[in-house]
Amino acid sequence: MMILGVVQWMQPVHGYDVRRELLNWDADKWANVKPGSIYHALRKLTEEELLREVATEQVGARPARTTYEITAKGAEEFMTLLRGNWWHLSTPPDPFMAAFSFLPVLPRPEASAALRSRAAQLQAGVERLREAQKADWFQTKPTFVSWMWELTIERSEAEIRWCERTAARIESDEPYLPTDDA
Amino acid sequence: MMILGVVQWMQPVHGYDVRRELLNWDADKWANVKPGSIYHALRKLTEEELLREVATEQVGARPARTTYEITAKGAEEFMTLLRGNWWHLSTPPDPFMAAFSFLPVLPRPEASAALRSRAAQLQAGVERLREAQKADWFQTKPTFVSWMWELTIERSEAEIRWCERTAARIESDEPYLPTDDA
DNA sequence: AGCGTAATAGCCAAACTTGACTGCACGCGC
DNA sequence: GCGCGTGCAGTCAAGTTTGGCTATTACGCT
Repeated sequence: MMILGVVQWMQPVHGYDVRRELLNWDADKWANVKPGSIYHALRKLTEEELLREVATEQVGARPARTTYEITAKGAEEFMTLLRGNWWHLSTPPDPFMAAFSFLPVLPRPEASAALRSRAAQLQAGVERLREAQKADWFQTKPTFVSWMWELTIERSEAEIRWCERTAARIESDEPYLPTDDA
Repeated sequence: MMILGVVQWMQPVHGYDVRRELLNWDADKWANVKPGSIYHALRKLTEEELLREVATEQVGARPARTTYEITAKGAEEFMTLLRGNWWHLSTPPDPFMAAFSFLPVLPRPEASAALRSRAAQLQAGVERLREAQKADWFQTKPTFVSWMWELTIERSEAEIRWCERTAARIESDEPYLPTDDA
């Protein structure tokens, strides 16, 4: 629940602002914060007294929007959460690993083709990021965003190499099971 | 729902077997299949007619165990799911990315220390895997398990390099915001 | 023989996420 | 002057995941 972080960073804010900011960061892709979750989270955090409602204003006949700010307890909790994720490494679930563990179920040609396709997709992602880093609008963004992207790029590149190598192994009919020629 | 896969691979099985096998693969760490999910999933899949109950036997006064096997429809669905995860790459949520995006909130010394610690933890993980690959019991396992671990290792190594580099940047007081010395 | 601990087998209520949906206002082309 | 698409602001029900709980048996150690 790093929604706390955004609230702290932009307070006071209302739900829609948080949503826009997070979508702007593509946070729906790499954090588990899709638009639907936000309002629920805000209410739950308020209940836990980590946030506090500040006001409820109305513009025209549109839905009222409630603005929130963080409480002292919330700031503390946020720091704890944040430190937790900085210091402890966690292994997020990776559907591809899951799929790969069933390798023998697929015909070899399909498996290697899929790996090469995966490599290509990763490559495309890398190039998009590289492009974006050069773009004008990017220069106004904090520098460390660039550092973040570098991590993504380097992880991807490692994976691309692995994909190619593994595809080659599959194509060359390396056996899946150990040949016990003892 | 790659529980289908395990059931197909070991049928007929009962819930506890699936659980043991998955824990054996450390699947609770990289797939979203923790023990509690299994029985619920089995029932749900049975309801959808992707699985079929085979028998319910009882040993002593212990809880009865129900064994399942996969149906034709289930096998088909499994293939679809499997292909989906082989061909489409997905970006699983990464709590570290989330945490890193709040970099400026932490004091610089702590941030760089955390990064170095992270690198060390990754390194330890890599060494454990390397060790395991050499162990005796490992030689009986399918070869492609080794390939899977290589992916983990290479991803980790890329990340280690990034951690060190980024830690150095933070220590050398590189600014977080663009200095517009235009 | 006695006792603590681990393994067996499974259930459940609560929490979390999510995609889809609602209704209003505003600017724009025709 | 009139539809109409788009942005705003948020709700909701439904589906998933999960941590923790129960109760019995087997086993190792003293």
